[in-house]
Amino acid sequence: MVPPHPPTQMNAKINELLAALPTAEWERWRPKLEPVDMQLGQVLYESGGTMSHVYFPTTAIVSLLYVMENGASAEIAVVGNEGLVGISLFMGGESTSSRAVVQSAGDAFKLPARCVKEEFNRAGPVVHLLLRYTQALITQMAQTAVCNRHHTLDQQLCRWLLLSMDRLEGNELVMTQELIANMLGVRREGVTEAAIRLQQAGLIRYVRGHITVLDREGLESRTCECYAVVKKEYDRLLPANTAI
Amino acid sequence: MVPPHPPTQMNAKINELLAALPTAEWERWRPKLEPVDMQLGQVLYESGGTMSHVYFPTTAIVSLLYVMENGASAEIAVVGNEGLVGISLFMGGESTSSRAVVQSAGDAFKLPARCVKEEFNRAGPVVHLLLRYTQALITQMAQTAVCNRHHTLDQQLCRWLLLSMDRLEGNELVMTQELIANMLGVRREGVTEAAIRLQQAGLIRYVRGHITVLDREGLESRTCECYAVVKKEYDRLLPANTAI
DNA sequence: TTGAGTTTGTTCGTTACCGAACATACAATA
DNA sequence: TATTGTATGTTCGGTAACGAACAAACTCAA
Repeated sequence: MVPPHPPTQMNAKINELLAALPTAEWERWRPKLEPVDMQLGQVLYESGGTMSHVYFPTTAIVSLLYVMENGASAEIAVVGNEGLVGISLFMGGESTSSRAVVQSAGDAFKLPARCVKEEFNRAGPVVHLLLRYTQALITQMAQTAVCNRHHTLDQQLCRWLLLSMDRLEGNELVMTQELIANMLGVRREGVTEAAIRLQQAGLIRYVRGHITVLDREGLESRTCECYAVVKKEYDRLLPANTAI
Repeated sequence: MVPPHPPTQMNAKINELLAALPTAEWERWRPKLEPVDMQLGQVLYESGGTMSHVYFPTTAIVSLLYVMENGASAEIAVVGNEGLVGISLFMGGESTSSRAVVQSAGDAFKLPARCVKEEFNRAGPVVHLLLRYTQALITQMAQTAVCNRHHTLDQQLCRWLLLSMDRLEGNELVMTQELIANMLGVRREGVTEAAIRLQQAGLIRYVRGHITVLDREGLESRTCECYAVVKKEYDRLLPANTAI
């Protein structure tokens, strides 16, 4: 199950951070990496809880979302095979005030918290890799804040679909409007109306929990600048473009 | 101008990160630290620009804000004497997609980028200190995203005032409603109306660019949970509570 | 195949904020 | 003291999203 060789970027659905590990670090982590199957809705971390592992998604997508006292929620950021879940373990805080939920079922590797911390104490090259990823994640959070302030639900839905598609194989997403509404922090009815508009424009097709993106460029032209800003920053900071 | 001794937490208006430095690290940085005077509105970093220094505010407050293509803006986070401006220098990205603007005039120390990077390469204890600070900043950004989504302008204004007061001596803030509107990413008229409500409730007094907080507890009871969440996380993660 | 549960669609009144235009008040200084 | 600029206050119509209640369509299991 665990990739047998120092992985390369050839295999699109390996986790990109793992793929970027230098051989020595990869060999150190390899025996500790454990593949896990992630179910839709599964909670990886609860707000304020302690974290025993970090997760490196391969085909799964994980949402970081904050749940308020009254139960309302909002997505802070989304993590796919380009990243990892559990940055607070190496940032030093041990816990976060957000919750990590599986947004799209799939696979991941988990690694004991101790391994990541040791790597940070060793101050190896992996530190720089993980910190660059963290900065990309920060950009995504910041842009989410801006987008929540200034852009319409239609634009935000497009952004959200695009961010999800970037982290998935194919062009279909398994997700009810109810769940999307939880992620975006809006009413379910609002998502219904926005989805109808996108469907009428021929950009997506929607059938009971299955969204198919028909016209990706159409979504890109209808969304706000936030999507492009985040994507550009990920491209700038992450492995494909960075000699480690 | 530069504090002559390894600083302690005794002096409230020293920068708290500098104050938490172990003696060896402090001695290494001391000759490179340069005091700077920060003017209201001064731009420390432009979005996408390169950063030559990091800044440790003492009495100044700095806003991190994102400016959109159409000129609209929104504050992502605020930094006072509890933190530093320029995390992307040690996170590895060199630049950010946000702008750093002086929100309240005052003093700071600046330190050449090279010094911080060397400290990271040395993998000393300062790394952990700065990463914990970064995690606190991340919490603030995430909470800003949530607050923008779910809370009223009145609540957000209260939150903003409280965050500012926490970073200032005294209870007066020099700031026009126009500037507050830019920070919060709302119309100036909206701030006027909210400020009038707070004034009628006896919580603040407002005179042409000078806000005086009369009833801090009143603000706390009127704001949303976001303020407390952020404050609690800063208290948990930052020097006062953490042996380095 | 009937019925229960889930998902999506529709409607209606309400609200918070927007955009614009304008009025007032204060401050600086000529 | 008059003038100019800046900061704040007021109003009005418009709109995106909300809360609530309900209808329709689909799915699955009894």
